[in-house]
Amino acid sequence: MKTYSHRVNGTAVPIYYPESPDDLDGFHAFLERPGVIGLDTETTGLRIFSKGFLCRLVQFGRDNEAWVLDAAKFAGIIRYALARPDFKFVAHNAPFDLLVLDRTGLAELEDLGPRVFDTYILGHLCDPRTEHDGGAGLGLKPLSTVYVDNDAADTSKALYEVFRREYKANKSTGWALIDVDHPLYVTYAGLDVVYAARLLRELSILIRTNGLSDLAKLEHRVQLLTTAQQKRGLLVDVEYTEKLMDELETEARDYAALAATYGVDNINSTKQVIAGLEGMGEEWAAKTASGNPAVGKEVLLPMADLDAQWNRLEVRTPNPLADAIIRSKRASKWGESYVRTFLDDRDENDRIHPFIKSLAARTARMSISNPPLQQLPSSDWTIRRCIVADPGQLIVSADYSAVEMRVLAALANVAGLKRLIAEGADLHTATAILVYGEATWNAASAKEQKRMRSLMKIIGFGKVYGGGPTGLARQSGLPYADVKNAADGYDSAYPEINAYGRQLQRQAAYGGGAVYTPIGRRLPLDRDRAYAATNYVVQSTARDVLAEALIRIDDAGLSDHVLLPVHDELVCQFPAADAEEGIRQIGLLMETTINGVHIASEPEVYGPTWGHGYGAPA
DNA sequence: GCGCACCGCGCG
DNA sequence: AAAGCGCGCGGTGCGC
Repeated sequence: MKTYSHRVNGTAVPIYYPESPDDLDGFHAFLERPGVIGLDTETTGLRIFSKGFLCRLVQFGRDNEAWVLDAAKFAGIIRYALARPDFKFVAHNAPFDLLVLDRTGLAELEDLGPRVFDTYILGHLCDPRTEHDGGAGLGLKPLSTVYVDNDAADTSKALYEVFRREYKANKSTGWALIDVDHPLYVTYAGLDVVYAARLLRELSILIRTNGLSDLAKLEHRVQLLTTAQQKRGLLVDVEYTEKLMDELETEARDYAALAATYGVDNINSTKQVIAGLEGMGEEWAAKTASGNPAVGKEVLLPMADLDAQWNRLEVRTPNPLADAIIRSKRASKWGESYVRTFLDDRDENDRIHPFIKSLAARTARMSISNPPLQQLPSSDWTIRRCIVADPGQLIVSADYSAVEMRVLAALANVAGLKRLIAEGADLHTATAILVYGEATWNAASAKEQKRMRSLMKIIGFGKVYGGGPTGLARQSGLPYADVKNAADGYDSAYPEINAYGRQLQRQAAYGGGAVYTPIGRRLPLDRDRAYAATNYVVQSTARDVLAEALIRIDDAGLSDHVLLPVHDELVCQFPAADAEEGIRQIGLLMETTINGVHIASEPEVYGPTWGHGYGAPA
């Protein structure tokens, strides 16, 4: 047995590293003590489902003691401890450890998952902001610093230094290379479970006293459902994906070469792009947030004449450099951010297992990474076509119809909107008629009607996002006067929306700078962006609508069909013969009513691939 | 070599 | 009166 020690908030905590079975007596005694046990794993890396992935250490800890077990040497006792139905555990970012333990055969997700608390969830409920956004932070280290020990060790940073110095490795390769009994590795591995155990104690008090216990329970259940989705993963059509990767690489290379003939050797260098375009006599006013000339697509697209800028005054010849930059950047973005990761991240069965954070954004929205499946291009089917249903099944999907507008109507109690929703009207068209008057609408040409509807849609988005006429005009490219006029009409038709925003800001002013959502979630506002209150509450409530739908779907026994949440949509799969009925059922389970407003959903059978929902040829 | 800010761009 | 919101990721450029 090796024994190390580290101070936690003033007291020395022993960290035990047993070397032979004889060393485990103390561990058995440790296990049998009452209370929740801190749990953590150290692994060869972050890609749980890649070839050669191993769990190296499994750590157990309480407030004043940690046990760090070599996962290979002590697999038997680890399995025993994790399978004991009367034991409860606490981990930070539990999905990672649950999937590690499940993948390596040390525990089963379905058995262990319901017995694990996650301090990440509790921390998020207490303050959903990262340190960067002025919050307590959401990592183990920042949370421990705030709630456990002002001098909490940054265990991973210190280890990166050891990786470099002693192993000539970096932060990603070091985890597999460091000796499994390296004293700092073992000490810091043990420290993390002590922090987790103490964090649970401290955060539980805050959760209870702030009335967040039910919400915490719900979030743990939702997290378990998304972790099961991550375990299931999605099947990649490797043959198609490899071919697409080739094509995108070629396209990116060819257009980059074309840009080089105009002196832009590196299309990703904003400096070079600015110099190249200015050298061709281009002039533009758009600036980035920090005041430099912007060369995003809002600048390049009009120059290249790739979009229909129908309000542009001057007729001009397309700029071939701008065109080449756009095309090369797009091909490399699609290739490197999406298609490449499908190939790189897949397991031995050609499945990808994206990391689904069920409680991610400061509004509680979910996020998906590695690969970022919530962000695949939707204008075009080619990327989504890489993802296919399991053999004999079809990809199906149900999404909420204008969920944020409906949530806004419900929360702000907007009489006009509520009436239109109840009537099943097309919201933007009906709003246009309301704002411009029936006579004007009827006298208008089809083109004018389309323009009025589109204005109402833009203003609606502005209401949900908190945008004013200036920004909306800039973003949409429409004349300010038209947008301002439309916004004024909108405000007269639906005065409750602005009143609701003012009410939220008053609440925040007297409520510690935070607003509260109907589910009881606390959303801190930035002092200088109080206008975001409406968006936060609406976005967050729409997220909770989806989260609660996942639970109803699970209660109905249909969870195994859910592949992914995409903010207002659930991507699922069903055996071909049941697809239509299956997604109809899920769509019905998704539907709910808030304050008399029906939150409707639309089911759709896509086909054998995800791309079939976006126009992929049958 | 690494961390970080920034830019740009994909989604809802 | 005016203010769009939330993510993840690849890339550059810079400081350490």
